Amino acid sequence: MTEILSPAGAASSLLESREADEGVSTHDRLLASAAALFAERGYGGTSMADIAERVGVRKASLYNYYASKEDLLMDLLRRGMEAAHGACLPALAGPGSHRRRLWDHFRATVRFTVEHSELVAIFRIAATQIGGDLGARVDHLVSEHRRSFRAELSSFFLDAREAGAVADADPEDLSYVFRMFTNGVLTGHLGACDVDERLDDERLERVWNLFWSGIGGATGA
Amino acid sequence: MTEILSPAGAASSLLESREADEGVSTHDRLLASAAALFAERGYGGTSMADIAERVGVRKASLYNYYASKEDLLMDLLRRGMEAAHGACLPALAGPGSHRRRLWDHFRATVRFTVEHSELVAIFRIAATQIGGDLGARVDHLVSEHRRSFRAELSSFFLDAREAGAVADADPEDLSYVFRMFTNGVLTGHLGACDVDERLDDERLERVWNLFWSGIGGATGA
DNA sequence: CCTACCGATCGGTAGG
DNA sequence: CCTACCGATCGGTAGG
Repeated sequence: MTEILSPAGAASSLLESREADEGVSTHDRLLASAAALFAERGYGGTSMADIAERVGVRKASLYNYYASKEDLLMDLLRRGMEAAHGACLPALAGPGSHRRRLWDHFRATVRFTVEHSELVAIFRIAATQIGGDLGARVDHLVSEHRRSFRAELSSFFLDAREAGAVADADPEDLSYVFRMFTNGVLTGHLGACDVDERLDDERLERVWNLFWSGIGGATGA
Repeated sequence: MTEILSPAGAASSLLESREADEGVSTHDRLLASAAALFAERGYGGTSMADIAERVGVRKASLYNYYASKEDLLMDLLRRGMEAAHGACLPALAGPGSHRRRLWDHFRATVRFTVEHSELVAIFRIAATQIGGDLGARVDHLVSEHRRSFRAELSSFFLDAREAGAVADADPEDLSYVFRMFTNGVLTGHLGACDVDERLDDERLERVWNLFWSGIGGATGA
């Protein structure tokens, strides 16, 4: 988790491992702590003092890294989105069949969420729960990221449709159905503490194939 | 919106329409205002003073209706869940075919979300973003509601599977795929300010049929 | 990275 | 439903 949030260019594990906590820099711990707390309690529900306590420094020290709580959130979002982009999108452009590439992309997206659920939780908080001036800054960043994500998927489905690799439907509808299913699986994972909602690899593939073929089965064709 | 949040047994529109704002009782306006603000800014991001200002009274007056901000949230959740239950579940037990009943249920669920998006936003906030003692109270309420919702769907899919009305798969997997798709559509609606993400009735039905038959179409059978 | 502190606002109460 | 007020905590700063 911490590594994807590391400040750019840092080689902390080699150079500073002796003095810092477990070799993780304060900035890394700040990012990880803020991500976890924002995800748990929301942005408004988390104070800078809460974050400082988890990092293990005094509140005033956080202001050496960010000029404000708002800047901290924005940096967290920017890093998280870049990481999500890099982890999920490449699979779409792979060498296999359309069906295989979409499955690889779906699996990568679910895995990213399982491993970095705090980040995905923050994306959601940011997209819906922040108003005022900060809300406008966040909206700009989020919508930019979402646009590039959707564009990639739209062109994938346009291509798949022409190749006859998917159902005979409007590519935008295909893209929408896929995105909403993925969206639901990720959202479901975030709120899932239940045992029966666990997503091991076997069940994920079974459920994906069921989604691909349709829950209506032969009756729906 | 206000009517589903009205205090039980109130006949406000007939008896008090002369003096209160547009005939809506203060309690009604309190519930509606709190719902809108919690949905917009999150629970921690909304103060009692914010709510009072929208209602049009002083902060202290809110404490005539609820002993605490936590109690206000709990009451809001309870009312909202009962409303969602009543609006979405009956369709599942209707007289038509399994496919028709599931579509009616899906459409009712989407409509409820479109009309009461603040409530659905609060369900999500409550499920993921509140910790501590309040978090435990909320979890208890939410998981109770979710359990009855899932039980209803599980038995529907068990029944549908036996009748050969759905794909030949584990009813729990069928239920999961359906719930996650629905989940995604609702979540998508909450964050959607975009034009291309609008859900008119035609598109909803088109997209639903595509989901039912599978985006893989003939290639996936 | 710390101690010490700022004005503003938090949820909530007293008393009417 | 109001005015007036409580101690605690908020985001942030000064100065080292």
